[in-house]
Amino acid sequence: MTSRTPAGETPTGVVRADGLRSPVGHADVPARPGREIPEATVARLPVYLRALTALVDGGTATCSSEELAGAAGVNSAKLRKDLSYLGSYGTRGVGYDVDYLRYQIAREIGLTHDWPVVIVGIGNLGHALANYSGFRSRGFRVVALLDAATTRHEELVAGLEVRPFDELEDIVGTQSVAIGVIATPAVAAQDVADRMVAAGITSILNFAPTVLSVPDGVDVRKVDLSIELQILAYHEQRKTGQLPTEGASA
Amino acid sequence: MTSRTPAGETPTGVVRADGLRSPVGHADVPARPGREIPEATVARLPVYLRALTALVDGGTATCSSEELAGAAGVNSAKLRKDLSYLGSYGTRGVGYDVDYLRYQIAREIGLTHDWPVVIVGIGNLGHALANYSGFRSRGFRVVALLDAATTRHEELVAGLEVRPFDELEDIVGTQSVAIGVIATPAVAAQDVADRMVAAGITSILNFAPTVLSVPDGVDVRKVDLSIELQILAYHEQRKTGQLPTEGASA
DNA sequence: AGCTGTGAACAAATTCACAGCA
DNA sequence: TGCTGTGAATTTGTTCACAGCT
Repeated sequence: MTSRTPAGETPTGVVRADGLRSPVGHADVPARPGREIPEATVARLPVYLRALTALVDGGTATCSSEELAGAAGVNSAKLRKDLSYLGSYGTRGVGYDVDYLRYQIAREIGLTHDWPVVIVGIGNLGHALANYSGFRSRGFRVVALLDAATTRHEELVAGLEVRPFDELEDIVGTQSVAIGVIATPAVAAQDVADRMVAAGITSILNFAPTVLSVPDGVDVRKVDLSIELQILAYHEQRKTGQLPTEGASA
Repeated sequence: MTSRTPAGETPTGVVRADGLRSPVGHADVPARPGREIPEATVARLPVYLRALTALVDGGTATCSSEELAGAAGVNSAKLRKDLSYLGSYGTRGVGYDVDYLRYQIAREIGLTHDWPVVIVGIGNLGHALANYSGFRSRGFRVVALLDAATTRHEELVAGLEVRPFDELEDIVGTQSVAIGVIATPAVAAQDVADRMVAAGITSILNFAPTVLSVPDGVDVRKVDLSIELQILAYHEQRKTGQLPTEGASA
């Protein structure tokens, strides 16, 4: 590494078995001088984190870029390049300290503290999301479930009461919620997004199959379940050379 | 267009109000001579399709690249470039016939016929997926719900009986299933994938938070709900400059 | 005149290949 | 010696800007 300085991070005393959720005595955000991390790399950091957690759980203390890349499903050159944007956290000739690297990535993503999250739209998918343990275990805390349908109010989902959508502003304000999840039908999604933005939410995860428009400064990521299937169908169609069920409606 | 030939496609008599699901009398798969469609473009085609369907539903017969791009959330140059890989389906000086273009994209993706799909793992998420109307409406037909837990068998979900996982091979064989969806816990996912591949499935949509290894020729796409949140958290952390809830556990 | 379709310029991401350190 | 970290080369994707058709 030549010009980048990992800044404010001395690689000593930081590694702890449970280091991720326990604040230690140093700045929690890298605030790297210049360097911006490429989007493609950012999208893979959570994958590396997951792989590292699996290695920790399996009792592995050290790993090479080759091993970690295997566990994450990428090639080792890409892994090393990605990690190089964060800093120089490995040891030449040896590899990476699994727990140390895991902490560094978690910190970079911002998972060393909890993120309160609201979910709007408690249908089938909202239910599944509310119950998804992967959120909680990665630092996301669902603080409220909201739904416009009065019939669902007071219903208990994942230990939380479903509350009226109108309480959104209140909850976002009092609990400092920055991230909202939309799991409503498509027609409602833009309205929900507008209300979220007005309430102060600046990051939205959208499961509704519709394009949201939001002001600058608000991030939207979308997950469209049927889009993924359609991409598979496209490739499937090429593979089989021809149509798999042509006219075969029987 | 200079060298590409849309092959076997005369742009006449193909447009129909409900054209998508009704086989018309011509080859259903493009089988374009040379041209391969870039992955990034393939990933956007379903978005265009959705936007076009919305336009059709809204009664729009013709649209410009600018309008369609707006509805799809991309810029018009990208849209035109993407469409150019499929062929020359617009009219200079005019725009695109919404319904005709929609049919062409659906055909390219392979949505002009139905794809039978099995879902394995009928927990919260499996439930949500089984009930998701977006699958059926886009040409995916859920033919079976499988779960290893005997306690769930015979339960009715979305009008289908939950059946033992062991019936996988049977169902895949008799119904010519090419696409499988995994919604099991992470530990079970690789086993399920292996069985799917052995049974003849060649495309897998994986919701379990784990990396699957499959032989060449099998496509896997993954959806990890918590990864999307983590990416948002990363950007959120940069936006707020500093940590949103540092130590503020009260 | 207006809008598509597309080469050419540009930018981002990936892969290669090896210098440099433990 | 063996592995990381990284410039350079390559590939992939995006944007520009305009020729060419309606």
